[in-house]
Amino acid sequence: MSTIPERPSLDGIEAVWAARWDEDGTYRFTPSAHRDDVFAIDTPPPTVSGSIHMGTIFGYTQTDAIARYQRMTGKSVFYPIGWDDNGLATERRVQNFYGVRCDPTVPYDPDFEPPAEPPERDIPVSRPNFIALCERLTADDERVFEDIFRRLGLSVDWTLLYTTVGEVSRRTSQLAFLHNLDRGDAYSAEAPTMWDIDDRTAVAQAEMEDRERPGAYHALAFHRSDGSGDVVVDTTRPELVPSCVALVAHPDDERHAALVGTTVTTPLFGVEVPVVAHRLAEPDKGTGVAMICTFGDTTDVTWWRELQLPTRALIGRDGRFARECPDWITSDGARSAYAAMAGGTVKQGQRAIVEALVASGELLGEPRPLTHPVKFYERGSRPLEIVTSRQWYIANGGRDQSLRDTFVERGRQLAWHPPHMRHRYDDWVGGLNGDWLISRQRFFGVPIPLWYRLDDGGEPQYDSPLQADPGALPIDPSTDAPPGYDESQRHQPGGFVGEADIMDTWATSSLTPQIAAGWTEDQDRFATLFPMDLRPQGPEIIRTWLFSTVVRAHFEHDSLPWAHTAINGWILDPDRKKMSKSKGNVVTPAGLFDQYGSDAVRYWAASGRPGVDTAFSEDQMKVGRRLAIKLLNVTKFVLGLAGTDETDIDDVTDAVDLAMLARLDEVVAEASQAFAGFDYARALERTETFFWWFCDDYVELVKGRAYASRGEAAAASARAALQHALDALTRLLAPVLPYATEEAWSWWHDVSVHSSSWPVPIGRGGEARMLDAAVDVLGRVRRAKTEAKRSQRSGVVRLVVDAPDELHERLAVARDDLAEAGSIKAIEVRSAPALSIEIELDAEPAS
RNA sequence: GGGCGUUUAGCUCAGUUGGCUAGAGCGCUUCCCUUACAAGGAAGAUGUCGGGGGUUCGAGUCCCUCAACGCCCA
Repeated sequence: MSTIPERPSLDGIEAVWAARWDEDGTYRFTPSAHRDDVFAIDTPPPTVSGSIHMGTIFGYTQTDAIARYQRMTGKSVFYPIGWDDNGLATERRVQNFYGVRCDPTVPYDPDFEPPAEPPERDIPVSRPNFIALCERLTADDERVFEDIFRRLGLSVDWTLLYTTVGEVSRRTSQLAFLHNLDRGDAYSAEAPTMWDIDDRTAVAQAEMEDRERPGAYHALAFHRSDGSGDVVVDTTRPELVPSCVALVAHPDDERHAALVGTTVTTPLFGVEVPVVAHRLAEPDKGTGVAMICTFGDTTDVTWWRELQLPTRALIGRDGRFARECPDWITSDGARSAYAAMAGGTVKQGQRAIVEALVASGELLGEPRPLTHPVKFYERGSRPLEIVTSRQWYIANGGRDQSLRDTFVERGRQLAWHPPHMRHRYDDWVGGLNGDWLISRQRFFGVPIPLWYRLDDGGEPQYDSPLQADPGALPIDPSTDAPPGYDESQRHQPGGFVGEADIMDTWATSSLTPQIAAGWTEDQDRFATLFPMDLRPQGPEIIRTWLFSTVVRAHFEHDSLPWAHTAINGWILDPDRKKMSKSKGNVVTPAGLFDQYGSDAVRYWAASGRPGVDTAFSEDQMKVGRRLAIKLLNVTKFVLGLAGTDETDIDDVTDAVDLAMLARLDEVVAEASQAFAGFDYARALERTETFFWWFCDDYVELVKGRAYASRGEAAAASARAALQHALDALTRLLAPVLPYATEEAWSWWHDVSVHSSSWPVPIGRGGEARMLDAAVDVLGRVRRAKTEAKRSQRSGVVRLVVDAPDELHERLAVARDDLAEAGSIKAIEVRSAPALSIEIELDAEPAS
């Protein structure tokens, strides 16, 4: 117990209590034998990218409030924290921060040290050097994040810390993948894939987004093979003419019916291609005839697959046209046309081909500008290309209707908070158009734990990969040899080659419940934690993180990974725009903590209702700060009267006090119900409203009596009621204001408020509405004094209350308290249909 | 083009099964150094509850429709 300060203050309390909680292990998970006694949270591991976003503060605070409530109800709360350091986001940051780029052909340099300032041109470094830099920078970033999260007062158990590239994560990720492979959920295939030409990696459907981009329709003349004229095709990508494999029209489009089944030759290149019909051709787009190329967009892939067209791909992994002229281009003129674009970028190719088409007269009219949606990698800066490559996939229902139905059903079994967020899941699962691509041609991530046999000719045998020994995980196939082989056989005919790809971040973070709960480390513990209770997260990653976690748990455990998911809203800036780094309207939390205090920032976050977009509001933080200060002050006041020893609730006998306690019971019940349903905002609002009523009205009403103006028994009733209410209010506010409540609580308790029990209604039988009339009258008296420009302390000679008869008894009960609170010498109550007062103030005191 | 959400005071938002004379906080205005609190307290003004139609004794609340904004998907 600490002493009550002369002037209560929030200053400096964060450092004190954060250190104490850590020392005392206040939030340490205590394993429980029974699953029912545990509340397990699958905390989102934030991407540690250097700076922390207010949206993170917002969502994590909301989850923390729920965790604190659950802990106070007696649950053993499993609240881990992880850092998502794995993946391309980290690679990008390392490249920019140090001015390096990973080049696996560069030999390892054990003494490599990046320059102090990033150089103008990126330094190529070996893969091990690059990974070492990734580890170094993420370690720094993680310290910054930890400081902020600790200051925010998250009640996570820091001993449960994991990282998505750490050993446990790698073991979990690799083991789950091998199980997927054994069951047939995972497979590799050589197929056209969305490809980012800057990052040089395949990307998944969930990571793509459409962006409106300017383009232009080019009208190209294809020539009928029978010499009967031209077919005009509008295309935005004329540079793909050398990759053209067919023209396509809609089967119901009568304008082109005669054309289907014939062949045409392509402009410039003179390659003969068929004209085919397919339902995806859009009659009202351009001339209604489209060029099918391998591959310009995802529709091309569909046509290519369904119509079994040949492959004439020319754009390589670097986004450039093949240097060699392909063999399907044969004539000398055609070959020299191709030579003008060979080795060029897509833009250069387009320029070259348009020039040639103008010269040949096969470009009809001027290009017509338009804007149209183009597919981008969500972190990318140039449009995605489609490149054929061997990749690993995990089935997700995108190619299997019954599996898709299974996942929709899983979504129904999950309790969504708020419920309408489920639609986003349903829409996503319903719109999948392929399996989940998990391999990435990158460097910093969990390696795919496989090798391939090399045949006598040195060719890899992809159909029968060599699997790692599950007991040896995690492994790195680029440095470890497969079971039954030794390192000398690497790259040798008859030997093996390691899988070079790593898994995408989501392929590991889809296993956070398994990673955090110790699936590979401690089966008993895992059994008491899984499936978890709650997955809190943002709405934008329902299609990635939430869905992929459901997929992995379904395959591995035939269950949902958690019973509930709570989806938080966006943070909007004051102009109601979504706050995001790309918009440059981001505010960082550290300054806000300094200015308003952590509790105030938390108050703002907890005021945002579940799933509702919320404006960033410093005003709201000021309100939270005021609430926190008020709690300190009223605690000082109540303890000054009632003492720090526990009072006897049986001393509460006055009907005024019992009425307040009855109202408190209602609030406790409402707040509990709201918290149990994950609605921290409603719980806060109800508690706060009562708290201010308690301070402004009840305390003012009973203050005089509590000072023993009317004897010890009357005072004891008020003091016990004040202390009991303060006790409950402090606990009700603890989930949102952990610092202020702990500070105030510490003045009269030895044990943390966060280890204390959640309040329950005490049922002393008071009448909750009893005080309304007296408080109403008190308000009218205050108004009269204010209007007379008198101090609230000024006296009242006589007060006449006109009130309906049914209020008379209630007013009588509170009469003496009212008289003291208003410094009223005489109160008279008369019958009237509605409440009103007549008031006679003391004569102006001589000044 | 489809889906979801939002629309209540100048601003940010409550308003749970239809019963409201529509609330809170911020901001604004006035007053008060009152021994818990001046990083405070007391009080005041402000609304065709997005538009239109319907159900009902009664609609901010239910139904239909339109509009604006946001997000997701195509």
